[in-house]
Amino acid sequence: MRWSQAFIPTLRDDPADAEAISHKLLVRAGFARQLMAGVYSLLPLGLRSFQKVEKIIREEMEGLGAQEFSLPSLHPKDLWERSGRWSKMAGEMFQFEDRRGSDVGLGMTHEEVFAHLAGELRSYKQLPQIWYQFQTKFRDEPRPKSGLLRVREFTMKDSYSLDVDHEGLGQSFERHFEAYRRIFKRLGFEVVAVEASSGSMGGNESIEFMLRTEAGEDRVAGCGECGYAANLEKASSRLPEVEDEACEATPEKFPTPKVRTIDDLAEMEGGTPAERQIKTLVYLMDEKVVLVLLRGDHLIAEQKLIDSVEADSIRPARPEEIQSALGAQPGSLGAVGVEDLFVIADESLRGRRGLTTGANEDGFHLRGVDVERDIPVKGWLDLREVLPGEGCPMCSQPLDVYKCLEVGHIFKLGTRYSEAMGAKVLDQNGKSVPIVMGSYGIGLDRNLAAIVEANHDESGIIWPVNVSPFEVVVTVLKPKAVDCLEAGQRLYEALLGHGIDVILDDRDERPGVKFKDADLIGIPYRVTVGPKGLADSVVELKRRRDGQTRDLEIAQAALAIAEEVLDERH
RNA sequence: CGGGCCGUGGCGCAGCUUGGUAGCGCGCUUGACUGGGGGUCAAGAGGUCGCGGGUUCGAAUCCCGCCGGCCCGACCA
Repeated sequence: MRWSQAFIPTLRDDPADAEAISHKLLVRAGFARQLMAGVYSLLPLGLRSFQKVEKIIREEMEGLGAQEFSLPSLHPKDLWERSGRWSKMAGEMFQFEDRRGSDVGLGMTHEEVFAHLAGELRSYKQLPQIWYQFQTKFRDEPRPKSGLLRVREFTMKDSYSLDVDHEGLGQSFERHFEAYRRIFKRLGFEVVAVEASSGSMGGNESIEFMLRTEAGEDRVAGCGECGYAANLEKASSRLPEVEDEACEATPEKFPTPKVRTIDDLAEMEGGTPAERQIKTLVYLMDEKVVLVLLRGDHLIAEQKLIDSVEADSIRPARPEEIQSALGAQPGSLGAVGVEDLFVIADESLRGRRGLTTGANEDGFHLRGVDVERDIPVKGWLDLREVLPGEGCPMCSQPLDVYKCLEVGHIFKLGTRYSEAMGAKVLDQNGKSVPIVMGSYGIGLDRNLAAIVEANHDESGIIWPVNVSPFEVVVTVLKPKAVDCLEAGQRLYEALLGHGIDVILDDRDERPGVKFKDADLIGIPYRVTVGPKGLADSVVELKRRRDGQTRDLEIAQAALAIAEEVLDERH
């Protein structure tokens, strides 16, 4: 490729509406352009890197013996109704009617369609299978953001394992786990594998692969000691034992005018510290009012609540709903003596006494509450969000909490989809059993951006050789001088001959412009061909990563460069 | 969905308070000088000021409505 003929629209300034580093750099360096919120066009450079990401993932999937498919984006409602996800996903799925009035949706994931195809499997002898595809997914995200990190239309590699039993699933899952580790390593960044919530995918076990970065939207609790790591949506921790003193036989009501929050009550004269208060949250689960109790200084991890109760819809109650259920406003809510509502409490409240909580009467609280004695708790669950410094659930050492970007997610699905779609095989005993499935996803666009998040400096992107749009740029400093241009062209062609992805910067620009562009785009190796070097029959090789430079005899340059580049491909 | 900010040549911005010929930097075109880290000079091209309505002799500017984008939160494989 000759730069003078290429469409590489680099920009001097950061785009005004970009916040994330990968967003700024991918736009500035001419890899991507925004079309609308959460929808991006990939430009030629972007596509080149994208295809290299795709190639790496494909190689690893083929290494698992997986078979590539291509499934449609347009799905019939019927299929999604069978899994129960048509209405469950209604908020996030693009759903509309075709001209005949039939409901169709754009696929946001493909469990349904793959399970439907798996219905043609007849015997355990055909298993295990791993099926995969690269496919455009559509998700009507409530808030797309951060450039390519969170978008509404994107390409995902999704794969699905089909096994006759859970033991087989365990092996398929493990093999995917290892393949994913190799993929991220080849893409050029380190990941942490963390326990995660399975969310609307279902199943009982899932692992997210996380890149540690401030640009991420997830938070992970991790233990530096034993390696435990879990998404805050799932993480648990150990708390120090709390010794409560014995309290009166019955709670005592006392006036708390102007107290609206936990902090207010902690600070008021004769108040109670937050860890001795009970926080009462009101939720509607399938439109039934449920009280959720936590320690005053704890936050709810809503996903943990969603994951641990059987309900299709869960949402916080509105003020008027709270008023009519409890007769008081937030600030004075409590569960003491509440017999007609379902009450769930966080484990950390078990056995606690002498606590303070709202009296369900505006401006009044109760003190001397013994949770198990005074509150009809119907379910004890782990619901609180882990805070930094709390004890690791495995080894009790203090936990760290840090931000992460989810770059891959693998799920043990079980038989949810196969049962819904009727995907069954006969096992060794001639008995019909549902296929046990796993599903495994990597978003390519997001990973492209993740590479940039993990590999850049103040001058621009620093692509790992594996995923760089070009591996080498031959920068001709004085293309108007015939000897310079010809020397550059010969080197360029020699590198092509060695199978190197090389671009010839033959533009009639000043050197600084070309150097800045090469750095911004992040091409790993730059060879400078200029009059000064040519006078001594040398060219200069510069490595983007560390700025290291060395002169090479022009006659040996192509081979030396090719060897170095090839050595870094993996 | 709540809160905040913002839409003016390709990019980044000023102008709006107080209505009166649409401006700056970068980029782009042509030419000259230049040439090892975004150079200089000269001459140019390029704008329905997001859209619609209203007020006014006159609207980028004031008013109303809508659309779009970004950020925070809610939400989210």
